[in-house]
Formats: sequence, C-alpha cells, structure tokens
Amino acid sequence: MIRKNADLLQYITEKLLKESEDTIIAQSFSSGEKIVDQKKRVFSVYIIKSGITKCYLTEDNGVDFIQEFFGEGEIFGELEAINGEVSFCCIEAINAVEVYKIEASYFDQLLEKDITFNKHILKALSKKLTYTAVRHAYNQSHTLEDNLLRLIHQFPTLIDEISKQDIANYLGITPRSLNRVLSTIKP
Amino acid sequence: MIRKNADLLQYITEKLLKESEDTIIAQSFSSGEKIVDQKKRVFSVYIIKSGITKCYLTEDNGVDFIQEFFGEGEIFGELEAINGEVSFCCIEAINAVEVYKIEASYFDQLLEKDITFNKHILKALSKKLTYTAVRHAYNQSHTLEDNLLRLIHQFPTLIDEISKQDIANYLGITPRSLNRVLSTIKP
DNA sequence: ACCAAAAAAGGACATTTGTCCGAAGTGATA
DNA sequence: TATCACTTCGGACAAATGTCCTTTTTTGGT
Repeated sequence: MIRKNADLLQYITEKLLKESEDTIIAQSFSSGEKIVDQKKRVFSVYIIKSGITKCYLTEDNGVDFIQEFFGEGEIFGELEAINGEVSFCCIEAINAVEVYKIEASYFDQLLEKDITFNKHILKALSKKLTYTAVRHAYNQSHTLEDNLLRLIHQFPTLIDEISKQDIANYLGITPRSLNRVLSTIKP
Repeated sequence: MIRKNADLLQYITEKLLKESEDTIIAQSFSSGEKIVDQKKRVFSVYIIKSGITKCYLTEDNGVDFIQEFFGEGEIFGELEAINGEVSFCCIEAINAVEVYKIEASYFDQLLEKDITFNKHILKALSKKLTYTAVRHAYNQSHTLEDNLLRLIHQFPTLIDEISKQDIANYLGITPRSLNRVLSTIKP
C-alpha cells in the first residue's frame, strides 16, 4: 500500500543534506503533477520528504496499473539511474508532495563512495522487491474480497485518501467490481 | 518468464571463482529438490550455473504462486542476505540444476570490498524489480488470452518445458482456465 | 451560492473464470 | 502385461468480474 522508508529519509536529512547542500535540493509538487513520466529519460533520483505519490504504468490498451503508493522516505528514479534505462512508470503526486532531488551522477558517486548510503540503497531495493513480490502473490491467489479486507486492515483510511479509481487500478479491477465488493463487506 | 543474467554469471566465473576457490562452491540439485525453503533462514546466496528453478510462494490458503523461473546467471538468496530476514519464497529445481553458492557473510564482504560486484548486484536487483513490476502490470491489465500469447511469444517452448500446473500458477489462474484459453488460440 | 465537471453508485446483462467432477493418457515398476 | 500414481483434458454448472449505462453525489472554481 503506502510504502515508506524512515531509515533512508533519516539518513538523507541528518547526514547527507549537511554535506551536500548544493547537490541535494528540495522541490515541491502539487496534486496531479507528474514528477517522472513513463518512457522518458530520468536525470535525478528522488526521495519523498512528505506527501503521497502513485507509481503507475499505462499499458498499451490504455489501462493504468498502480504499482504502489509512495510515502515518506520512499525513493524513485533509482532504478533508472542504476541501469541507465528510461523510466518504465509514471510518478504522480496525489496530494502536496515535497521531495529531495539528487542528480543521477551524484547518486552514482554516493553509491561508490558512501558505504552507508550504498547499504541503504541495497536495502531499499530489496525491500521493494520483497513487498512487490509478496503483494502480487497475495493478490493473484486470493479473492477480491480478501484483497480488499487486507488492504483496509493495513490502511484503514484508504478510502478517504485515495480515489476509488486509483484503488481499483491498484487492485487491477474495475471501479464497478470494487463497489460491488465494498457494499458486501461494509454493512 | 525464464530470467537470466549473463553478465553476473560471467563475472562470477571469470573473476571471482579464481580468487575465491574455497568460498564459492559449486553444488548440484536434481528435479524437484528445494534449494531454499519459505520462511526459513537462508545462509547463502546462490547463482545459477545451469538448469531452471521456479521461485514461488505458498499462500495461507494453499495456493502456490510462481514469481519467476530462474535460468543461468540468476541470483537468489541475496534479498535475505541483504535485509537479514527469512526467505519469503521457495526455490525449487525444475530440472537438473547447478549453482554457485556463496556464504552470506562472504557475500556481505564482497558487497563492501568489490565495487564491480556491488554494481552487478545493484543492477541485478533493479533488473528484477523492473521485470516483476512490468510483468505484473501487464498481467493485471490484459486478458488471459493476451497474457498467454505474450508468454508463448517470449518463450515458444514453454509448454514443453514447464508443466501446465506451473504455467497456471505463474499466471495466477487454474489449469482449467489455462486449457480453455489454449484450445481457443491453438487450432 | 451556483454551476459545470468530475467522481461515485449501482442496475442489467454478457463474458470470463472457478469448481467439481470423471475419463483418458503416460510412465514407472513388479 | 497389469497396476498404481500422476498428469492432462474437458463437460456442466456456479460464481466472479467486466461492460455499458443512467442517476446521484461531491468537488472546485467563480
């Protein structure tokens, strides 16, 4: 659901910001703005300071699929910086979002020279891999009702903060199906 | 589908094996053997030298979901070594499999001391992340028929090498549905 | 406070997928 | 060859989900 990475954010703010005032810059986005666009080159790595973004891909048939919602401390743009490919997804602000922005070239330098930073990134990547694998396995193997109940349990204020369309796109279903199941579990 | 990582395998065989003869050891498994078990501690990192394994999780309701099939050069056990958690999936040999096995502690040392190795692992992780994200987005957003056609296109000998049950578990469907769709697209 | 636009809701029907079988094929072994 | 275990196959029906709508509610801007 809304993924966070407190350790990484703490490291950025407490250690890196001080020694990299000119290379790590804060930036703000308002609801609906795209921070990273699909199939475009990405020149920076971002870490979320506050707010929520959605990470989604638009398929060839026009369907949007939301990979994850990113909250405080989540990083994005790092995959593109590491393997040099174009972005495979969009990152879009859901509400007011503040990020720390690191030039890709400086990110590479940090990876080489700052062992602690390197470890944070390795952990961040393996956390991402684990939670996407676990979530998709769960989603594929359970009924929609189970998936929704689990989601609401993990994140009770979900329905207030995220639009129905986005929740449906996260679950890979239509809003109609979502409504149907919601009405069977709520009352 | 069957994921590979030629660069990593090459680095292991050409560089690392020579300087780590006693710490990187070859090991063999036969079809059906579990190399890594779910929810158990993992003490080594493995890189596939030859053969195919399936990487799957068994859900609480008894359903198996196959994340990926791993072929030459794919690495596993690295997530557990990096974040110190128990394995979240099983790795099982599908045919005769040979691996290189690296003690987790030596893997950690390599990450710190061998920059090239570190980069290989960063790339391997980001590759994994990218292809799982892309595959799940595609699968959730397309019809079963599209998914199957894509799979067969990517990997024509699929049906000969992998059991129907495994293909169904990879797609998150039942063998019945798989057969139904197969019969509509084949003749 | 008002209006236009977007989001949410849900009816009716079509389509897809799952469930629960039993039948038929395959391979190993005594 | 007979037998067992395993996989595969597909029929018949049930359940879940999508499609296509129209109506209602909420939201945001002036």
